[in-house]
Amino acid sequence: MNYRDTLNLPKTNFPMKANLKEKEPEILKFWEDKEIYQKLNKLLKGKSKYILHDGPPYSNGPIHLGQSLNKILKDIVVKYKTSCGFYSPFIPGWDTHGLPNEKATLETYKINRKEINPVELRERCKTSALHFLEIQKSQFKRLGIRGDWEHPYLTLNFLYESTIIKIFKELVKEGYIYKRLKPVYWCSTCETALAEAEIEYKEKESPSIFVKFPLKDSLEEFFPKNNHKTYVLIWTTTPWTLPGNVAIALNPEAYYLLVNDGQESYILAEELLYLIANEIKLKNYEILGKVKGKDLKGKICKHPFFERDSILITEEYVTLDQGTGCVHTAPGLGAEDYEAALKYSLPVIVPVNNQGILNEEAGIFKNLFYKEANLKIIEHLKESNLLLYNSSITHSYPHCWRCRDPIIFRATKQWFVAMDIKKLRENSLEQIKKVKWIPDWGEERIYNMLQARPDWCISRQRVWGVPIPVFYCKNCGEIICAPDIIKIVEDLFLKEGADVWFKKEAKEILPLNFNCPKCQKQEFEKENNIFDVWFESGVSHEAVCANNPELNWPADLYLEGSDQHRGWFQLSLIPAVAVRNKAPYRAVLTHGWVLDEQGISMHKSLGNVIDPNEIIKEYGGDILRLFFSSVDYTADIKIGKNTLKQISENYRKIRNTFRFILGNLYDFNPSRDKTALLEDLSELDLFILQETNQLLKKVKKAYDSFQFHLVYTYLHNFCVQDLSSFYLDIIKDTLYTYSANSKERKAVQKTLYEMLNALIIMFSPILSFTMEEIWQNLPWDKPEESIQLMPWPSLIKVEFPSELEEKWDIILSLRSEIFNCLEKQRIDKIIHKGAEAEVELYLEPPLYNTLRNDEELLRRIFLVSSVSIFHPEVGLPEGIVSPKNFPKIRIFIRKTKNQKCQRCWNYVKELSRDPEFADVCPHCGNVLEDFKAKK
RNA sequence: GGGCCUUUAGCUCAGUUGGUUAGAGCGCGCCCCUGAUAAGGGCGAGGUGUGUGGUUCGAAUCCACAAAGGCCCA
Repeated sequence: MNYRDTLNLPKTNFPMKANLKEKEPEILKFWEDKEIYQKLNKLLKGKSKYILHDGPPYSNGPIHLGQSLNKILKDIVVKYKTSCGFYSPFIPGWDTHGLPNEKATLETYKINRKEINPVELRERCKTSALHFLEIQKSQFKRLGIRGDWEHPYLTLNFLYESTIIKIFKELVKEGYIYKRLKPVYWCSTCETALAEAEIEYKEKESPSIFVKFPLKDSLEEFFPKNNHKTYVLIWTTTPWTLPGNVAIALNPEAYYLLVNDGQESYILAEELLYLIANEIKLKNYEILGKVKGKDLKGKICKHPFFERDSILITEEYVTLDQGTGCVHTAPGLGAEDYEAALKYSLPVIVPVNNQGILNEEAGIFKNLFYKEANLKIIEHLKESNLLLYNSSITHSYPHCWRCRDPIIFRATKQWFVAMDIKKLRENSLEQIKKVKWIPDWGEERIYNMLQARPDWCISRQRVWGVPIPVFYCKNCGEIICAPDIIKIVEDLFLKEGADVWFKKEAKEILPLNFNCPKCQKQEFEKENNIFDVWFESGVSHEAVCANNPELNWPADLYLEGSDQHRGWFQLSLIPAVAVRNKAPYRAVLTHGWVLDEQGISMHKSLGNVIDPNEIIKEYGGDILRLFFSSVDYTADIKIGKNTLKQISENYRKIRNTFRFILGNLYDFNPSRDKTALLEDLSELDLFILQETNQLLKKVKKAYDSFQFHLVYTYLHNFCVQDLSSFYLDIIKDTLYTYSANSKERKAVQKTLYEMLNALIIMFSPILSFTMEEIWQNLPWDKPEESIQLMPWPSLIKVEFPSELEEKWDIILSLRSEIFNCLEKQRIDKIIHKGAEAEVELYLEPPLYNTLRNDEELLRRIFLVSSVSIFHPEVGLPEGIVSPKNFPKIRIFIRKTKNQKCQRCWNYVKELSRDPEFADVCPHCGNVLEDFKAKK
């Protein structure tokens, strides 16, 4: 007889090979067709909310791994919270406006932005943004991210655009908004401001001149020996900026020398003396003294060609790697110079117009293009004997991305949010403390940044965005920036969107007969600046969380990469504190960056970029999800071939564990077998269920604290150690060889059933696809059509007597020791497998008493032919060993002389007496009788 | 140059308030099984805890400095 056919071997349609590439899209379709997201929200509506507010990615290309990590972490949080019974809708969002899209659109269509109609350009930008949005949407969905993909929030939605205006209005009302000069990159050819992203560095030849600034103040206190005319020596490569000079910056801690060349004396940095002397071929000089930079602070020089002072200031940014250590400072023409001007209340002079032509501020150099001005100024300096040396230099210099011409720095009027009006900064810092930062160092990071940040420049000289709703009187230049006027724009945008600003004239937007409050005239023009995109995304908590009654303000959680401490976290906080005096989030969780296998960040130029879509194609979404769950995301994450291979192996192990459980429940009926079985559970079953309960607690705690890598570790270890190599290995015998409906087998199935229910839900926030696939392969009537609708499992209602805990600790340790001994026997070729071994244990009391009645239990657990327990007094056999850690335990192993049952493959003392089944053990004999009877 | 962070076996992670030979899992090597089978089981080898110095009777754990890497700035 072929006994194999009499066994209850596993049966399941759940395949060993995952084939996620094909399976996952089917599951996605299933979720979509069954409207699982919608059903969940319906189910949980009215329950307490948990709102994770999605930070909007920028829609200008396919997703990258960092975004995959971000959305997967969010998905894990939302799915976990949902299973815990929270109403947790997820509204994905996109940042659709902004420079990158505008720039790409201009490049793609080879558009000259001065020629194209802004409305048309905006139309094209919108098309491009929506195009990439759709690509990203499908890619995010493919990762298994659950959310309201049909109704995402877009910063170009009318309601959103209108909310941007509304918040601006509130800020104006509170007095936070002001306009002032600020240097920006400026292309005089394109006559436009440029953003950082539009700058390209190229080699350029520039003048290199050393200019003498005559000192007006005496330095006798420092250099009593000096009786020569004295100058501060500066070095510059942009002579044309000298008309903007108002100061000379020194390094406060550096030493400055007074150097005399026989006729004149110069102030210059000690460290640079040799370099300068070499450069300008200064040979016979004398050092007349030395002074610290900070001692010279406040001394006054004369401007080299204007009747104006140039004051000596000290700035940390002054370096001593080139020049003279005395830095020509023109606040209207340089960023650092400008910062210094704010600090020292220096005038900001902008002696150059849009075309790069010097204006009246440049006096005699007026009407010269700045390059010509260079020459004239050098000439003028030479004539007035203030030029010490003149040559040229080739250096890396910023150029315009479009026309390739060198750019200049030029201060233009910009709009700002004032950080120190009405204690905005102080209040923001205060609110930060009330937020839970995960990990906690996030608080310090954002605190330091916010503390040191300058006022927020919210204006951009662009088209693709939301316009700043301000008007100017054509007659007197009065700025119309009033809440009631802004409200009109707000309402208009809600109805028609921001495009209307570019379509209509000022008078069409303003109220009928609106007069300039200053001059009473009626001619106005619109502001042509738009908002910084950070201002747009910074008000998402208003536009999304506050506007949507399904959500909450503040949100429960923001979850983004750690770069957002400066970005979204901070720029959301500022408007929220300004308007509501409260942070827009209760908690902020940050994750690190995804790096390549060597720990180097991914760059196109390095060629080490890994495309998430490739990972999905090769491995599947669940592999990527599992990987991201397995790592400590608070630090940076290294990913590469090896890590992915490893996680795939671990995935397979998990999958096979489930497959085994599933396969052995093919004839289990939970509704019929549910309660009756609890009392039939063996001590082993109770033990593993107790372990499962411990696991449930640990995993829940890990999820609650967002430590998904612990969730992963606990679950994986449970599958591998507690199940695969322990419990499942032991119960195979019962499952396969006992009568299908025996209470022992049903008890084991009940145990498997309980564990499966717990495990599948614990895993489902992470392995969403695979758990759904398992759910669909359950061999009984499912309580819900999708695993995603299932609530977090409560603890399994079993009691494992606490007095057994110690005993089971010993059993487990013993098992390990016995396996060790068995291995030695196997190496010595005495046995091939444990089933051929007989184990004798010589135990001292009290252990002897604890285990003496458990020989059969131990035999099963140790997977051997027999276990016999002896008191050591009976005498110890030769060759007995004692484990290192258990000197009171002695183990003796011998090869069994028992006969192998041809059905259950156990080695038994006696085979069946039934002549029909003479080659099987008595137990199998009975099972076979039963089997026969049923047939 | 500044702020914040990371650095424990090839890989991913644990390591309670500083206290005995630093733990898992994977991978690797060897072996067993062939009724989870492109599966399953066992055993084993892997770590000068990034480095240097210090505090301490004692440090992966506290302090300082350094190196490599990351994010954000300058």
